Amino acid sequence: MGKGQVTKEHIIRQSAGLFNTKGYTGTSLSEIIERCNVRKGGIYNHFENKDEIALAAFDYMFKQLKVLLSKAVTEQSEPTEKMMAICEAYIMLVEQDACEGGCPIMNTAVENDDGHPKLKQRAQLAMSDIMSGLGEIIREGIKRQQFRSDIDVEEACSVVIALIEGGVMLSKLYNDNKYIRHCTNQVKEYIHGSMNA
Amino acid sequence: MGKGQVTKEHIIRQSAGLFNTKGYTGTSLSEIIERCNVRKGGIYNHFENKDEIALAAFDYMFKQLKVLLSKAVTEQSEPTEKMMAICEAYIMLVEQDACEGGCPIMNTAVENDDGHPKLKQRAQLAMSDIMSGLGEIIREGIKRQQFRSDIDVEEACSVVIALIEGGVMLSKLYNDNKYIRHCTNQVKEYIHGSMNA
DNA sequence: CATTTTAGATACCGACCGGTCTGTTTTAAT
DNA sequence: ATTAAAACAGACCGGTCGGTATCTAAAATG
Repeated sequence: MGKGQVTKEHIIRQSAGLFNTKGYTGTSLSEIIERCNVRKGGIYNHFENKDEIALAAFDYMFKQLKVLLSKAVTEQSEPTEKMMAICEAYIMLVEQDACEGGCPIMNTAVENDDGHPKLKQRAQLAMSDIMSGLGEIIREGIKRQQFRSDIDVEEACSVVIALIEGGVMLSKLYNDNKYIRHCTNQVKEYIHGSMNA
Repeated sequence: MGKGQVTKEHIIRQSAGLFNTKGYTGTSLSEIIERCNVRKGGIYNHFENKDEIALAAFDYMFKQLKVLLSKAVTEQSEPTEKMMAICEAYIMLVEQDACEGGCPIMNTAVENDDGHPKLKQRAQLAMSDIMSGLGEIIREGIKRQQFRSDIDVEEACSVVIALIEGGVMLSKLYNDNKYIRHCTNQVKEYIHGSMNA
């Protein structure tokens, strides 16, 4: 990997933390410059404009999140355990700042609801990716006759994601992990309630 | 009400929509000026600085939300009905843009996680207000022996709020009301599961 | 080792930011 | 009707924004 590529990824990693905490408009080039210890020429040699940095930063953060989730999921074999592992991963995300600034999907979704269509689209695609992964797990659970066959997979996905993201939001708002824990406990209850007798 | 007060409230109402959609840093004075059709002197005659506008705007939006919720709640007599009325109110908020830009608490909580302590504190207080209202309803349900007496009120509040806010986030992200509906349906299920037999 | 390419520092740009100040108009009380 | 005060317009301020152009230093290539 050439030196330029190293610098580029350094900029992406560092700015990703900024964008994910302060948002697109809330993050200025001078902050990126300061944090990366790079001058303007060092940035614009690798990126066309601020947008391109922000998009690369989101992609990076989302990849981090996916790695976290994938690892958690593949370590388990049973669908129910996989789902709980996802919950645990999100607890880690809140408690140990695995993604600086919290869940990049929710942050991007809320902050760029209006305003930055490309970022919003990224958030949509990312969320769809997560939800389809979750859907696969649920479907597998149904196939293995662990989950009831009459559950609406899409609805179940929405509920689980909402509980988790809502819990993340509350825990970050109050700087108190109990909320995400309450919510993931409820996910567990929900799964239990969706299981065959 | 003097003319000045009319202008001031006009500025608050209009800028509240801007701040709630685009966030604090994403909203500029020139946008406020344009939308309110007022010049700079007309704004700074009533407000000390941008902060003060943003805080007043949040307070206004939160009041709007509270009115919506209070109306929904007082129209019902039974705790279970009150809780469902809250869900319906949030569906309205998403579907009919009762608060331009979505739930002001979540927006403010996510956008100003770091960065603007006063706004974050406002979001905390607002959320606590909503949650304590919800807690009262649940406690009343327990007292009337409709809800099981062993449910953890605080946990139940977290779960219901997370479901609703998570649903709002998803529906706004995809511009599709089905998500908030799925989530409020789940609130209903959750309530049902918490009832005495 | 020479040369060419790449990386990066620096100075600079116009636009816009939030905010101030002064002057004029409008309002409301006398 | 007079006048004091409130409301507002508009010019102006320093600073910062995102972005560009130029020039030097460092790598990669032969």
